[in-house]
Amino acid sequence: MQRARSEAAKDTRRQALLTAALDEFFERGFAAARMDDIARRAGLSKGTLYLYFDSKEALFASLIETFALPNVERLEAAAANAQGAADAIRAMMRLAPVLVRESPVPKIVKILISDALVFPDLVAAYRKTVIERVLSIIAGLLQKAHDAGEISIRDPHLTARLIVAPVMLSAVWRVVFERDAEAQVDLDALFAAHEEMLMRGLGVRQGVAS
Amino acid sequence: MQRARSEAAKDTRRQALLTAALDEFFERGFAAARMDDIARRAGLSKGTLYLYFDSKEALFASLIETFALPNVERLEAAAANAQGAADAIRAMMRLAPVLVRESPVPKIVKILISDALVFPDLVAAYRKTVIERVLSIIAGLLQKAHDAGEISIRDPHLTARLIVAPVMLSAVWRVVFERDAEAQVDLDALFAAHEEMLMRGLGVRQGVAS
DNA sequence: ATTAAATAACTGACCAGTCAGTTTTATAGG
DNA sequence: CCTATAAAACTGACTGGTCAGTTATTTAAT
Repeated sequence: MQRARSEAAKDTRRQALLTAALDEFFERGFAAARMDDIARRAGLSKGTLYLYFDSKEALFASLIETFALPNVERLEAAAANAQGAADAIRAMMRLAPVLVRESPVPKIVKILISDALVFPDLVAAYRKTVIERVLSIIAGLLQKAHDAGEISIRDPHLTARLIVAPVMLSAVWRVVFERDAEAQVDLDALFAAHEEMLMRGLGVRQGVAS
Repeated sequence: MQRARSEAAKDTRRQALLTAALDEFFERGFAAARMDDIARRAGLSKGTLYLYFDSKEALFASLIETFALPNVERLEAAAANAQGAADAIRAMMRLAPVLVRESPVPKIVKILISDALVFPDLVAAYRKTVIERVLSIIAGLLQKAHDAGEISIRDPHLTARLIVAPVMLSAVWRVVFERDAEAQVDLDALFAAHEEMLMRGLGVRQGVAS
């Protein structure tokens, strides 16, 4: 293996190790994942892995932190670029299938569910910095749309949960039944149905061009 | 420990071991759960545990099978006792908070998600015998209600998923954030909001006494 | 006294973390 | 340009502890 001398090269290594760890922790769970396998997957030896991370737990914690925030920011950006609250919600929903299919979010969610009771603090931190943040953005938009008379709802926070639920379930479904050919779902159709039900359920008043 | 001589007494022991296994697998995951801890939790020794189950894997498989079906049957009964398809759906939804709060379903779901990739066959079997069955019941009811003009939907199978999503998400949420005081959600309020959104989203035509 | 349940001590495999040694790269001096 | 030396990256064999599964023995029930 060629050596990583510069800081930039070391960052690349770190990333490679984190990506390898993502897949190993995802496939085996924290307890069953082997440090040796993670290192090998990144094309390095176990000893080297320990040059970059102090322990299995430290690697795990880094993993969660690294992959947590970027995706929230994508959602925030999508919401910010829309005009009108109801439209912002629709814009976020358009991002849902991409997130489920192409981002590491489903894997991270699966890992967090799996090891939630072993690392409660880590999971609590994730809830606060990622989940609650997303829910708050949606709830804020709902409140705004409600106040503007665009929609009609009772509780924006509960409604936000209802909106997010099918997205999260799809994310989990996807990774849990990845290799089960019979279990595949047409995500686009599902989210289209969700959007339609939602717009009716929210009582959207303004006409909307899709 | 007193001995279990009769078949009935042995069944009791089996049950105790399965319940202990449910909690240990739930808290630690398959890999980290210790056979010794499971036995002790049931008030027995590890050796005795091996009199009742051939291996850790066999215990795990028994666990999933034992706790899977009874809850589907409860749902089926609830649906059967209602008159009218839309009403049957509402009856099933009333059962949701009970299932989330008081049944072992959330724990089983958490376990299955955690070890889905280690035991793909087991999870596939669960999907077929439990999940798809529940989804089919709901989809069938939706189709019937649609044909009767009670509601108006596009695809009953996708709609069934949308109905179930908040229930499943609540189940997972509950067990993942069990010890996180800030994370508690008012399940009754959430499901009430879900039902309301749903009835509007489905375009329920008939007046309904709650 | 006999039988079967229960146990606890045991074994062997496995793996996180360590560390002594190896290899690569940078660079300073010729 | 070509070494020699130092510095740092990297490696894999080793250790200590853990745990699934086994077995010899004890104990309860009939």
